Amino acid sequence: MSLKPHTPTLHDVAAAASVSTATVSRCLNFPDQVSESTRINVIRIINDLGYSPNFGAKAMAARRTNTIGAIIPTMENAIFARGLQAFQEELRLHGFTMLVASTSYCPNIEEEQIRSLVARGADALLLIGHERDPEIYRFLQTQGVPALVTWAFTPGSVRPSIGFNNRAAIYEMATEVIKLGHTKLALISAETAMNDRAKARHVGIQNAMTYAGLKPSSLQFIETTYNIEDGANAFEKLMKSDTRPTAVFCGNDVLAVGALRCAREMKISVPDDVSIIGFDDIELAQVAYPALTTVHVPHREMGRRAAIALANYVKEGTPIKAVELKARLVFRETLGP
Amino acid sequence: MSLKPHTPTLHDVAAAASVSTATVSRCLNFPDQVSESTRINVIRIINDLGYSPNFGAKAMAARRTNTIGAIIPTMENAIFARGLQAFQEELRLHGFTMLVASTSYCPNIEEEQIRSLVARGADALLLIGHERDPEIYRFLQTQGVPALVTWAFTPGSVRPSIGFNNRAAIYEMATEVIKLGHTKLALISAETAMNDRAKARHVGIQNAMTYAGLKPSSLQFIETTYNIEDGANAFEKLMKSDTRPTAVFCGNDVLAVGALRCAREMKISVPDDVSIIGFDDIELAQVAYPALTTVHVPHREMGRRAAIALANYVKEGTPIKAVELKARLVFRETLGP
DNA sequence: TGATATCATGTAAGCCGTTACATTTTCAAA
DNA sequence: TTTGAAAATGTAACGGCTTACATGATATCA
Repeated sequence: MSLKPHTPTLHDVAAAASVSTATVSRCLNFPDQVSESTRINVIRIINDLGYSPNFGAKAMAARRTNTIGAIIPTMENAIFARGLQAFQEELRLHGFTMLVASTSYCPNIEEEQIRSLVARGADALLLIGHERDPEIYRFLQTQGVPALVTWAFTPGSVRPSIGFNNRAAIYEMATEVIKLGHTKLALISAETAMNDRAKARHVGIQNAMTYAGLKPSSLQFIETTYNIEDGANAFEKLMKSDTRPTAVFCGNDVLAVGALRCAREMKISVPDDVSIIGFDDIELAQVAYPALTTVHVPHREMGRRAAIALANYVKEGTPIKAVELKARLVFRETLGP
Repeated sequence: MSLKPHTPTLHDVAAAASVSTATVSRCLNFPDQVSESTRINVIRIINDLGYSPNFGAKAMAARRTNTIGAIIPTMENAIFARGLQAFQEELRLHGFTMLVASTSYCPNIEEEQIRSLVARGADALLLIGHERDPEIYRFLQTQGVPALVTWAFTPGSVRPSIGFNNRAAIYEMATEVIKLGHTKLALISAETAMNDRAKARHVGIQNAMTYAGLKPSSLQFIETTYNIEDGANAFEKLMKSDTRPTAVFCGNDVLAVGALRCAREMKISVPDDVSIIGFDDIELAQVAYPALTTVHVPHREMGRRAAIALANYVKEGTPIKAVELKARLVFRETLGP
């Protein structure tokens, strides 16, 4: 039983400084409402005592936490790292703190995390992708916690989002790939259940195929979890099938790098024997060998904009407006004719 | 401005169910102290109302948060990701929630984050490495918040730690490298100020050199921040110097991969012209081409053990005892004679 | 049947800050 | 000096929950 040594409270400080708790509170929150002499004295005592305000009490009294929660699928790789970093940095400029939680791509855990962050008093939430149990949106509604969706932009969606059009981006890429002469395509995707981004990417490729006169049903499609290892396994399966594709799209760069590793192990030359296309353009993509052709996602811009929108909404009530950012194709070395 | 719709409270639930707040509270925390009929009724109303307990209020009343904070240098790459993941999973099994914060390797931000997590009521803290302003340890002391150090193990340290001996691990690796005939060594390190791990790794290599009869002062030493780009830059500098080393140690795999990329760009063959050695053995190391020779850190084991130790300490008061884990050398393709 | 143990529930005192409002002090202008 | 506005400080209610303790209801046993 870790018997805590009595942690100093506002009261203790007030008593030691012979002022009221209100004055101490003001020293901390509105220093210029307090005379210099008192302030100096109080601050000294705060330091002496090692006082640190209790967040919970503060939140309860102030009915604000200046905290914004971000819930992302994973922290195991860098997919969301850069965007989140930018989000946090910008938030900080506006006086907010970020709280992160990850879900391992699992809707139940996501729900749990959302509830947890709301309970913790998050003033607003950043979410990835639109699709989730409507119950959750209702919950957020009754709790009065605004949520902003990123990493996706669906024109005409009810909920504001700041992101890019996954379908359009991959459509563009697929069109290029087809133009290079590829007709046997494959997609190694994340699980599409409750993942509108993965779905959109799937549809995007199929659209491009249709447009080019290819049968969309001929797209080989593998769903898997998002690890390097998974990418390698899926790729191996593809290469061993009797209808070996000549271009393999991957749901993200992590899968693509796994595929690349597998190709190396199987002595399959990339891009001579098969082309591999990633998604996200994380640092990994440049370091991979051969360097990955991929879709560049505007990570930092997305994070920054989301932070600004949320901060302004919480502080001023400025309505959040949806913003569509552009994803860009990056041609490096893994795509060939 | 966001005028919150009145969020339901315990009171509201109690009123709607015609019981006291105490009963509702018990339904949530000690279900078996309540008769089944009341419980069912109360639970139903909780759901109807979309009630969610206020974390701050709860923490304040219970004087416990079941939250453990983890403060790591960065989330931008996978260095700490796996360990943290294991930490979180294990914590969850014990009924705790993890709160993460990152510092960008900056002592000031670290201090801020520590204060923030303590204010948020973290029952305990996980920290990386020993070295920090003594003031901080004093603060944690007066706040009664236990802290466990990981990613390092310094025999005979005052503070308990669960980790591995950085110095010994790299010493072993350096010895192998020297045995292969390398005499011109270099180290691309993180900044060593306030970073005992980086320091230990530096010393470890020097020790090995001394032991092998090499002048430790001949070790070329570059300090830099921890990005792929930085690794590439440092490596380039090394290769352009007039005393080109034949083996380059890197503070971690991220730097090593940067070095690798640079070598490729400069048409320097690895390991024929120069050997590159990483540290950490994150997934990146296997994917790199050529695959990285590195020091394998027992990420998951470290995270798991730390979680168990902390959970038991908070719950039962079981004293935390230091554990030394072994780091293992992994020889892949970037080390040659 | 009365005494007693057990179970279910209620009462109300905190926990630690913030802040509207009240009160006191300070100081410049009349 | 007097006076009144502005500045500094104090008072105390409130926020949402837990929990020690008190009370009331039921079951148990002699």
